[in-house]
Amino acid sequence: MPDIRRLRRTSPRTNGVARYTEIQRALETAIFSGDWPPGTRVPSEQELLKRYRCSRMTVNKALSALAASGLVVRRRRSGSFVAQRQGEKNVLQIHDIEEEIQREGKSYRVKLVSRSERKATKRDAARLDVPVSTRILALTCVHYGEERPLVAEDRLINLDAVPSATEVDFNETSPGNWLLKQVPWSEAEHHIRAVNASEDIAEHLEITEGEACLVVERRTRHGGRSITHVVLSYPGDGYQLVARFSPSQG
Amino acid sequence: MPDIRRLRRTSPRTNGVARYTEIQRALETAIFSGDWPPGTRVPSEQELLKRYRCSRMTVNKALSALAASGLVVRRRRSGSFVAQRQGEKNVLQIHDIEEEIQREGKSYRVKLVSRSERKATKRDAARLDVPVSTRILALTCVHYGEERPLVAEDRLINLDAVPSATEVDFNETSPGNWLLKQVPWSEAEHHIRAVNASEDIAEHLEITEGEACLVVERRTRHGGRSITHVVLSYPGDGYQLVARFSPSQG
DNA sequence: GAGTGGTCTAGACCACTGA
DNA sequence: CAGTGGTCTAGACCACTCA
Repeated sequence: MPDIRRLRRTSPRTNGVARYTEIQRALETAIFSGDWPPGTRVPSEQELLKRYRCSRMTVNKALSALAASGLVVRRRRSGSFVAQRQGEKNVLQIHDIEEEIQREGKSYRVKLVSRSERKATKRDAARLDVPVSTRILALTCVHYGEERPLVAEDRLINLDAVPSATEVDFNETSPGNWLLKQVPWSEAEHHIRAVNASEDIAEHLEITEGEACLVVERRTRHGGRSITHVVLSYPGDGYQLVARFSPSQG
Repeated sequence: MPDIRRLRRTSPRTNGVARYTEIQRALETAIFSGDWPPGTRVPSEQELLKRYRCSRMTVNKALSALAASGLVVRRRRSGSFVAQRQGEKNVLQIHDIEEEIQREGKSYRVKLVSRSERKATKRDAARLDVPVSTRILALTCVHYGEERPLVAEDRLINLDAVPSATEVDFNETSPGNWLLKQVPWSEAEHHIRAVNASEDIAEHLEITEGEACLVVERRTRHGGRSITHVVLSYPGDGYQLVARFSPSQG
């Protein structure tokens, strides 16, 4: 039999926004405005539940969200504090080339320049982070949008991890896109730098040797196992990466 | 008076890990392993609370965390589904130069190359995204670590937003670091590209003209107001950005 | 209409740690 | 020791939407 005290109405939402969202926004506003500089103590859950007349779970959800986004640090016994501002956590999206070109409605084509199935040399092994002699597939190709070269790709694939790669015709599908379907969830680490185009790269991208190129190097793992290593070279004047930081997003 | 039914013991944790974390990890494992490819329906809250013998709030917390990290999409009436893999959300940290150098224990120095207080020209206004004739401060400087030039900085500051900038001696503190303290929480958008070093940049960085440089361009806002715009030029062979993607981190 | 997620409550026990 | 956050429960009402 339900307790009568439990039957009272849930406090109505002010408009369509959840109670905890309301509290979270109020706290964010105080932080972003500078009223509560880093190190300031945020009101405790007890104080907040009194102020907002709601249950502890509700204020806890608001504070937990702020903690998850890195805006506050929570410490037992001491309380919650506005986090020290640290290196901005920017969100950088790196899309698959094929999808990116096709999303813009441009015609896409990939040209396979070279393909070599072999046992990893010392150099290969270091690049891919696998033992020497692991069976690998080495590919170089160029991606075209509207028949103009946009990216040069130099890739190694660990055949122990993805043996079926040997059977794929990479003149038809880009290696990146194919791998994405094979190993849908993986970890990646990117290194981004600028280099002067080598003779090879210049030829592939139809630019002059020495022109600045943006180079994105990516190593992909899945469950601790190295899947692939790729070096993507973009002509400097034709591509840029965009990274965003918004404190409310963490 | 407490209800006797409420007094029974909380189900003991398996080790030190929270119940909802345990559930979350189990679901993540199924997703990362490929057992549940994108589009697969995740068990409903009802199914999970039966399987794990816990309350709905607990499984809800696990599922909400997965949704927040982008790993699953939740839809009313339909259920929760493994998300389609999209452009990887990489986390890219861009630190303040001064802090970054000092964190490595290197000696830091900034040299102010030029300083100009003026009304925004058309070009300034476009860069900073403010109306023409807004009062601005234009700075160019070079940052040194161990007395070697590491970065060239070209910055505009909106004096309407940060009037006290006029009184600062930027030979002593880097503009970026100072602004960080003035406007602790702000939004930033970065564009990253590669360019061949101009004559000026080459001179500042003590490199040869035409050498590839990594250029990070950042526009910072606070509450919709443009604060500053900065172009940072790094010698291509001396710097690289690192971005990480890890699906469990979202 | 019924199943699903979204939110909320009023408690409860616990671990941790600063005063 | 007492305050704080961390977690959990057994309900409840609601909105949405698919079948």
